[in-house]
This record gives sequence, structure tokens and C-alpha cells, in this order.
Amino acid sequence: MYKFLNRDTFTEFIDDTMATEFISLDAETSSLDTLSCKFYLFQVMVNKQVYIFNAEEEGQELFTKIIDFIQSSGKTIIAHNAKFDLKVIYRFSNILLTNVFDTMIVEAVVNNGNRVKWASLAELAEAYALVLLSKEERQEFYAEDFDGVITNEMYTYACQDVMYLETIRNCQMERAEELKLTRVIDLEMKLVPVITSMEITGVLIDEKKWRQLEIIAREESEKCKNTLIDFFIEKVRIGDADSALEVVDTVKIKDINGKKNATGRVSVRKALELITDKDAIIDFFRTNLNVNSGSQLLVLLNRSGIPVKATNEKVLKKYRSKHVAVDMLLTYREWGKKISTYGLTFLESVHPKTGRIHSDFNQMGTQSGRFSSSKPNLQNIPAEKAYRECFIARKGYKIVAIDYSQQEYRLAGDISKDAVIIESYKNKVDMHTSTACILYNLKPEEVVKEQRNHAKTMNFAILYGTSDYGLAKTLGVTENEANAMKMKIINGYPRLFKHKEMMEEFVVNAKKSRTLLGRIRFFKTEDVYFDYEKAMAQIRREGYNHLIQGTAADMTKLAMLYVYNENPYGDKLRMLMPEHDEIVAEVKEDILDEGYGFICDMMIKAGDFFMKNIETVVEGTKGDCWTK
DNA sequence: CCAAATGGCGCC
DNA sequence: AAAGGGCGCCATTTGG
Repeated sequence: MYKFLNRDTFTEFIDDTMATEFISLDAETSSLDTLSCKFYLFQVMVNKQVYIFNAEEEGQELFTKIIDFIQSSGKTIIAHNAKFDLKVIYRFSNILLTNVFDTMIVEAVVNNGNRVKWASLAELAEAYALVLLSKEERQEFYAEDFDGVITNEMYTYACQDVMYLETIRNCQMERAEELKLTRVIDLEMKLVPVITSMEITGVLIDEKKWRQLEIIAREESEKCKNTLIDFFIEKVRIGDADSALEVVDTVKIKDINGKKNATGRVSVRKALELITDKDAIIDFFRTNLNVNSGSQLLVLLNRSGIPVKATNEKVLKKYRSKHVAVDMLLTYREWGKKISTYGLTFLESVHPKTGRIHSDFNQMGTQSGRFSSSKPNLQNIPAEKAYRECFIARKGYKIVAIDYSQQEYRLAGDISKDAVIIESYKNKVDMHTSTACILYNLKPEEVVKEQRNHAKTMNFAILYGTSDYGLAKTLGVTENEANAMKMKIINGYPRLFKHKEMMEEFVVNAKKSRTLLGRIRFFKTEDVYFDYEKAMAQIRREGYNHLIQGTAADMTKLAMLYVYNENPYGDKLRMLMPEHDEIVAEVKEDILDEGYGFICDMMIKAGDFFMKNIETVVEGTKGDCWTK
């Protein structure tokens, strides 16, 4: 069934490879951490023959020869979640394979909107090749008690991981051609090695600075929390025993973890009943109230005369100036977020071997075609200077960060061919100023900051279909006023909104939306059995958003491809992170200016590929750290 | 007891 | 009653 790939069979392997169009491959390792895992097996199917390379027995030299040959053969490499295999192969051969077909990514592209989560190899094998793959045997490589001795059974099961890739690929491409998705797939596939290389590169963080921020956050958070609890204690009159007990009955304070007594826990009420001293009662609440608990907060706020039904920022904002506690709570939450998400746990992502953070960038992580980022998420780092500053360049390098100026608004204007928007951008007037002009009957130079900010909110809301109700809430005006302002803007950009309306109509009928590159997002309408109108309204919003946000994603992805493929500076210029409309890179000092200009050029080239009526504008920074 | 859901909030 | 698109992560709560 399979042959071992070694010195004796290498020529045979070469012959089989030359006789076929595709190379299906997979790697077995001791863990998912490609920077520190052991490398056990490399399975490869060529010309219907599976070869297995035992890495520990055959060694790195032969492996490098094999990979070098595969790379130079120019054949298409098929893998499921290719990023993983590419990283393993790179680590043990120093060759980053290109010309990849990733069945996992392609599945996400051809079924975007139909899928619930990632399709596993087993699921695809079942769907396309009608075979059932067993799972347990593959887990053996990860097992704690695996002693490195690979059994015949394990070899046999390892074959399954490459045997059906070609069939899966062929079925997917058939579907891709029917759906006219080949251009999107071409872009996504060319991007796979680009993302892989970015993940291998990682990004450097100033840990010392980061820790300092955590300390500050801790101190500030503690202060807020104390003030907050004191406020509640006073307002809710916890001081006297009766109201204290009443509070305990309504506020769902968690039972106290006991120290190995019979139940393991102590009822809060019972514990409190034993306390009569006023100061002790107050102290009891100080230690047992949890202001991180939404349900406790809700009761406490309500009893303090703040009649909210939720405790989120949007709801609380109204009371911010009226009640000190509300302001304090929101501030407390800000600090809390910094401790939990952006605190010391974040630094656990620094890899011990490289000293850098190697996030996962998922190129099909969103329904719109945008990237997502995880472990850690590098796409939601606080925008404030103190945090961005912690992202630094390696010695001799600088950080370059360039973003598209008003990427989505320009696209919306360009796609709809709205004359007002086109004219505005031609005159270097941005969309928010332009909207402010419409709203307040002004000339661009007369618009003041506050008016522009107002317009900005409106633009964002209207482009993505906020209801009058939502808009009124955001702006703090009545629904009628909100509607009047909305109509004024709609009339100010007649073509934009006519086009939007048209696209939404199309999406609802076609049950799918397409970006300029052709990227599809499917919508389900058949399982809508209640509130049909609401469901359709949602599809309209998501569909139009897909057109704009998705085309923007196409643009950024194309730009990244240009940067990678046309990079004349080699390792002196490396991309680090995709930030939706921004590319962050590490550039060696001696080519800093040229490198910066080069990335700008590539981004503009990608922008101009999509936009024919409106100029692509990029802006950015270069320096020791990441800045806006 | 742990896994999934929920509420909340960081970013573009 | 809810009422703007796209995410991921955290702490708490819920449910099996």
C-alpha cells in the first residue's frame, strides 16, 4: 500500500512525481507547536502511490533533498491546512514550499456562509471521496505515552491523510468553476505561503513595557473597584443587618469556597447571619461582592436608583454624568480589560524559542473574507499609544505600518459610481467632511471637528444599515430627528443609496453576495420560520456589507501578495501583521525609506486594481514601534 | 465537574 | 422586544 521514502526509493519517487500533476502531502508531529514539535512522518502521494518518510530515521539531509526536488518540480502541492505542514517542512528543510492548494481554505471559500465551522479532512473525505477516516489512530502521535515507535497500523493510517486529497481538490475545483470562484481561490492559494511566512516571522514585543502597563492597570482597577463598592454599600444601606440580608437575597452572590468542610461551600446567607457588627458586615460585602458579575451589578445599580436593564457601555453611557458609580464602573471595566486580555497572559504567547509572538492568521476567518487573528489576537490591540508602542522591531530594523485611507468609503463610492463621492475625493475632501457638508449645508472648509465627527457616526451607521431607532440612540436624538438626518444624507448621495438598495435586493433574491473579485457569501433563507422581515433585513445588511468589506479584504490581500512576490529586499523587508486595512512590516534601517515606499506602491497598485473612479490613498508611519 | 452559552468589550 | 458589519478573548453563569 505504501512505500518508505529513503535513499533507495528516492529515484522511484522522482519518477512518480514527474508522471503526475499533483503532490499530496502531510506531516505528523508530536504537537501543534511547529517551532518545537518533534517531526515524525512526512507522507506524500504522487501518481497514486503513497510514500512515507520517517524523519527520525532518515534524517534532515535527505529530507531537504526531497523538499528541494518537490519545490523545483513546479507541481501543485495539495494539503489540508497547508500552513501547518509548510511550517514543519520549513523548519526541517529551510525551504518554504509555494504553489499550494489548501483543501481547508478552499472549502471555506466555496461554501462561505454554508459552513458552520472548519471542515476537517475526515469530513471532506466523506463528502467528496465517500470514505470514512478513523480519527483515534492519528491522535497517537500526540499521545503522552507515545514512545516514538511507529507501528505498522500507524503507518497505514498515516496514508489516509494524503490518499484522498487529490479527489477532494478535484471536486472542490469543479464546484469553484461552476461558481466562478477560481480567481478568489487563486488569490487565497497564493496567499497561503505568504501568511505562513508571516506566522514564522512573528512579532517582537517589549515585555518590560508591557508589564509596566499591567501594573498600572492593576492599581487603577483596584482604586475604581474600591470606590465602586463603597458607593454601593452606602446607597444600598448595607450597614444595617436587615437590609444586608435583603441584599444578599436579591444580589446573587456566589457561595464562598470553603476550606474542605463537609459541603465544600458555605452559603453566603448563612455566613452573613452570623455577623452582627456593622463594620464586619460592610467588610463582608467588600470581600464578597463581585463587580465583574453582570447579574450582581444589575441589582446593585437598580437599588442605587439607576434603572438599567443591561450593564453594557451603550446603556450606561446615558447615566455617565448623572451617577459617579456609572462612570467609575465604566472606567473599572476599561482597566479590567487591560488586565485580563492585555495583561500578563498576553505575554504567554511569546514563544520561548524565538522570543517573538507567532499569532495565527486565519485568511478565511470571517464570512466577509477578512482575516481573523488568534492566539493571540493581534487585530484588537488597544489603539492607544502606550500599547501599540510595545510592538517593536528587531535590532537594526524599524516598524512600518501603512493603511488605506477610507478604504471602505472609497470603495462604496467607486462601486456605486456616486458622482458626489467621486467629486469629493477628487477634491481631496474625505467622506466624513463631505457628509458634514450635506448635513449642515456647508462648504468643506467651513466644517468644524464636531460636525465632522457627527457625520462620521452617520456615515458608519447608514452605510451598514442602522435603524432609525439605533441611530437615534447613538446620536442621542429622537427617532424622527435621526430619520430626517438620514434622509438628508441619502438625498445627498443619490447614486450610492440607489445602488445599495439594488444590491440588497439582489442579495435577497440570489441568496448570495459577491465582492468585486468574485468572493461569494451565501445566505440561508429556507430555515427562517419566524420574523421573516427581520431575517431579510439582516441579509440585506450582511449582503451589502459583504460587498464593501469583502472587496476591501480582497484589496488588502492582493496588496499583501504584491508585497511578498515583488519584494526586492529579501529578508530586509518582512510583513508582520494584516490589520484589515493596514499592513504592518519590519524593515531594515538601511532600506527604510525605499521599503516604506515600496509597500505604499504595492497597496496602491492593489487599490487601483479594484477602483477605477476614485484614487487609492495610503498613509502610514515608520519608526521604532507600531504607531497609528 | 467541565463545556457551552452569555454579556461585555478590545479592534477595523 | 430588538433594532449597524466583521472578529476573538475574558469572566461569569448556566446546563448537562
